[in-house]
Amino acid sequence: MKQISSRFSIAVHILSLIAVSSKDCTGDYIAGSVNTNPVIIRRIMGMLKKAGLVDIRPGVGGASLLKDRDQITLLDVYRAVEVIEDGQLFNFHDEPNPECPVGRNIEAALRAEMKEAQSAMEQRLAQVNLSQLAAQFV
Amino acid sequence: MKQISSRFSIAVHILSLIAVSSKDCTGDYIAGSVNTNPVIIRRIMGMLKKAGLVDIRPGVGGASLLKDRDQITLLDVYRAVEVIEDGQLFNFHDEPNPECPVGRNIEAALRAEMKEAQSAMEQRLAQVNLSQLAAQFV
DNA sequence: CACCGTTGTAACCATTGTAGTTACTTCGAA
DNA sequence: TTCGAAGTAACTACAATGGTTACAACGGTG
Repeated sequence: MKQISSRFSIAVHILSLIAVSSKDCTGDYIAGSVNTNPVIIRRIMGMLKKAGLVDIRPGVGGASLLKDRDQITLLDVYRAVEVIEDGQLFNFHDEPNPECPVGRNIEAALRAEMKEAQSAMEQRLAQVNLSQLAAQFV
Repeated sequence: MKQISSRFSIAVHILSLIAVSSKDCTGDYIAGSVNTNPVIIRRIMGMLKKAGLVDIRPGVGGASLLKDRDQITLLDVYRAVEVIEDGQLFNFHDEPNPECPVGRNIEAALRAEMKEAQSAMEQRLAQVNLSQLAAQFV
């Protein structure tokens, strides 16, 4: 199956680095810790910036958190990098046959359940913030 | 973002059809209700068969449930068609730098949270069975 | 001002998962 | 034996992903 993109884990890695590190976190430095290409880091940091989670200093370099460590949850990070409409984690097949009672009615029923399941996952992500996560490895 | 495959919604559609319908459900008939190619249906039904959810009669045609309607949950269906290892809904980026304290320790901490989030979603799916779903459109 | 490291992007590529299609074989009852 | 159905292999088109190169824009420092 297609997994949820590693953008999420990389984003959490980036934010953890910024939160923990005292030195200036440049894209290249972060790329070294994540072990990937600096452009990947810049792309993801751009998303985090757009989401209002970090401030990035162009030219001089370096980034800092715009919220307190315990005000940034994994759900915030997830939402910042997994650009996903509304409640669309699950894909629903297109246009079931309206002539069939099942085809006509299953979409509403199943979509509701999908939304609940997605919500359950997201609420679990919302329970953990950067502080709690960082506490496990400082 | 890449969504969870429509195999899941199609599989639920298929099972609902079999559960509700009195007539023989052939692949072509189901394909008509789902509104897709019969081969897609056969592929997914093969997964459902392998998971022990349905019995398919080759040659003569038609399928039937191998469990009671209220013994088949959405999680069972999900597991049958989303061939996903263990608890790997989330992808974790490869080999963070072990030289860095964050890179060295974030994987275990984050993987644990990912697993919890995935589990929360799956437990929600486990709460709904085919009977409950079908009750919404019979 | 010129330099230089950093950020911000655009463009491109290889890989992979998905959905669909055609074509063919195998099955099993009439 | 026939015929409709299941089972599958092979192929295509498309999109997301992760990575790479290249280059422009930024902003302190000498």
